[in-house]
Amino acid sequence: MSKDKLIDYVNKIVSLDSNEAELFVSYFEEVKIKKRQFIVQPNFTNKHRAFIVKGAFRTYTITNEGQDHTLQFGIENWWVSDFNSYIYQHPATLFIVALEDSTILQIEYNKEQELKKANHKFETFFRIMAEKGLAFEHRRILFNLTHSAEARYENFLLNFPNFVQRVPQYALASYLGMTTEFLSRIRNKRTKKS
Amino acid sequence: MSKDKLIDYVNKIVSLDSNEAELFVSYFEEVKIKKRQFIVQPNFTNKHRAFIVKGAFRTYTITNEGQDHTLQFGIENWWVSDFNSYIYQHPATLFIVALEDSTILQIEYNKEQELKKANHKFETFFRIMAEKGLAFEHRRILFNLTHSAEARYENFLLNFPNFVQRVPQYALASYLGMTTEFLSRIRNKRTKKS
DNA sequence: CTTATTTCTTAAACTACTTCATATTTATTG
DNA sequence: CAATAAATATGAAGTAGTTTAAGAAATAAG
Repeated sequence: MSKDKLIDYVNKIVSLDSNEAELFVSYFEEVKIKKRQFIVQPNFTNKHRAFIVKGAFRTYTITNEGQDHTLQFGIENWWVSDFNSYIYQHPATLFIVALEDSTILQIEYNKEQELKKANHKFETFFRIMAEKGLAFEHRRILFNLTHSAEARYENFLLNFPNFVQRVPQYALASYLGMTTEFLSRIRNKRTKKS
Repeated sequence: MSKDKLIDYVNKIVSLDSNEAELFVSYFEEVKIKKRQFIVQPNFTNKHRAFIVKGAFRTYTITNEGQDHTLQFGIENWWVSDFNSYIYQHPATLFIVALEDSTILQIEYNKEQELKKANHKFETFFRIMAEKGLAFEHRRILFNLTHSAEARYENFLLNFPNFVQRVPQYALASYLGMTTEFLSRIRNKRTKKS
């Protein structure tokens, strides 16, 4: 059952007994999302945080000039939300779209607050998630500051080989902070080399 | 007393009664740091998280090519650490240096774990801190992806006017992802305009 | 207060990456 | 399984930002 995946995930961060695990997942609702369907859109408040059971998502924005920029990708066992919209319960600025037919487990904002109150361990779980997320983004910012477009791509290949086949190139380029044309060149240069 | 500043800070996030507030700050130790002194250096594990009572700090790295890149600045009421080093208790990759004579309140890693166990509210406090930090870095990454060097500088002026006078230009440039020469040009162009 | 060191400025040459335009391949849909 | 749309590739021209270098201004140290 798909809730077992979530339990496994949580258990790797804080160990729960079976009652606690049951309670935790009871706050989540399973939803199927079709490819190209949006789960978050600008101006609508992001009311849920979602755990990806199956599938892939992309979180991005579109500038006034029409340029598309990706903040995050997510696949199985990752979480997705417009985090700023979700935690502050303000209108979203981002789109979140399914890149494949997907299944998520989502929790509503107020339910999450209840859950955290209900058990210290659940609070700890969300604290550790946020801390790991923050540490990750620190590494990303530093890497982006210190490396060329080509090095950023190489680094992505190294760290997320399983994402590469599943996300469109233009989206990956915009995640890495370059144009799709330039990424195409980098890839072409690489394949010629090897 | 300087611990009152920390209590005020914490109280804005989770409301504590006076016993709780006392307990919280009792885990912290006040330390004076001279300008140019380092509180974190690469290869040494960052054992403390520090709340800045007075002064200013810069968190940065130096690449193999000798280039200096700033991850963060902190002034009064901000926290500083090499977050990746601190939460995983791995060797640091960053330098943290005092930009002014400063006073910090620092907590040791294991003490922080005790503190979070001791009271659900303290756990909540650190959870909210991490979440706000993560939300902030999301905004930063997106802004960096979507804006020119000049726009990034303008945005910094707007959001952190009080930082600008206190951080050296080369450090600000490296935070914003440009060279100090280019920032100098941007500034010069601006002052001519107005 | 004088000297040494660090930071900031300015200009010219350079380059990593973008933009634009068009062709090609791959995916989607009736 | 055609037909159409979307994504990728490739080349040529352009530009935002870097590099190098050298002087000016500000800060720190003796």
